[in-house]
Amino acid sequence: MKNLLYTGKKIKKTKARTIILEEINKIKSHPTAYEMFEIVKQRLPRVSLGTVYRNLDILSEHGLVLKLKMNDAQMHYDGRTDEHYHIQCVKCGKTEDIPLEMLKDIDTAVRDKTSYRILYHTISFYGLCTGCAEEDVSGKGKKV
Amino acid sequence: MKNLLYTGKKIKKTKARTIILEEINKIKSHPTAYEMFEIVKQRLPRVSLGTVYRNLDILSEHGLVLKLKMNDAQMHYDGRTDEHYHIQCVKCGKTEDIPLEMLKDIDTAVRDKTSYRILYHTISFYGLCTGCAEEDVSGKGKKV
DNA sequence: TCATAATTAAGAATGATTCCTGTTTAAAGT
DNA sequence: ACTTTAAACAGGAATCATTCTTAATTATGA
Ligand SMILES: [Mn+2]
Ligand SMILES: [Mn+2]
Ligand SMILES: [Zn+2]
Ligand SMILES: [Zn+2]
Repeated sequence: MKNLLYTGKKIKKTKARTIILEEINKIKSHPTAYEMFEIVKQRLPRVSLGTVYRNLDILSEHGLVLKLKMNDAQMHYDGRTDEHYHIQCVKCGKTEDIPLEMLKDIDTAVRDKTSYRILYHTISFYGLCTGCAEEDVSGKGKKV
Repeated sequence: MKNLLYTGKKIKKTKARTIILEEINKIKSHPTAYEMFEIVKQRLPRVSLGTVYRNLDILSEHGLVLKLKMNDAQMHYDGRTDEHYHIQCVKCGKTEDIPLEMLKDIDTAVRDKTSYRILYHTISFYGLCTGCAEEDVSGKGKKV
């Protein structure tokens, strides 16, 4: 009963794992595995990208990190683990939390309309962040 | 003014493109590019996978097909082009339409709580289809 | 301290998608 | 119908995020 250090479930507390969890909890952004790799490298220079991928997966399986699929090529990870929704800027890719209460009733609504056993749902919003919306006005017609 | 054949926008009506659109409109499923490739090959045996990818993209840019990102590795395409939500079985990957009215009010709700210019949102449900839910009960503990 | 199962670094492999190149074709004008 | 030409095509190479393999290291619990 020594290693219930993260959750109460059996998970080894390694140097890489600890640093990854500490660092993702420091930031409010939603980094990709590669971005986490760059951050973690500063404290653990010999860490490998594979280790970052593997640990982010393990941590998300244990509910210590969320794994998000948005409309870009890479997965994003989130140290905030309570259910919440996200918005992504279609121009710069910045991903942020949405202060919208969980719509728990829609699972029930859908349950009544399908034969599926609903487990969860995701909602993602897409739009332009303030910075990108401004560029869009001033730079009309330009192709950046 | 001869080739406004699909949308009113300039798009060449080629053999591959026409068959792809016809075939995706025949089915109510949400095929991947490769699944469409297999279907199209039956009518156009020399078609290439690249052509299927390119045309599905072009058709979706023109609003004739929807391109969906669910929680599996491949993109899915949808011949039904009115906005609607989807559910995917977490076990077999089957993707189906949800008979839930569009939640247009949540875009407005989010607009008031963020600085983003909201363009659209996506909602996806995940769960077990009837077949997979049954297996889950009878085959408890088994690893298929 | 010791045994051992989990973890790691490094790099190879995978798989979906996109890109490249030389050839073919659809559409527009004659 | 004939010509022109930009768009589309097939085939295959390239890309890129992610996963896998392997031999060496390390955390844990006895
Ligand atoms: Mn978040
Ligand atoms: Mn659909
Ligand atoms: Zn932006
Ligand atoms: Zn199923």
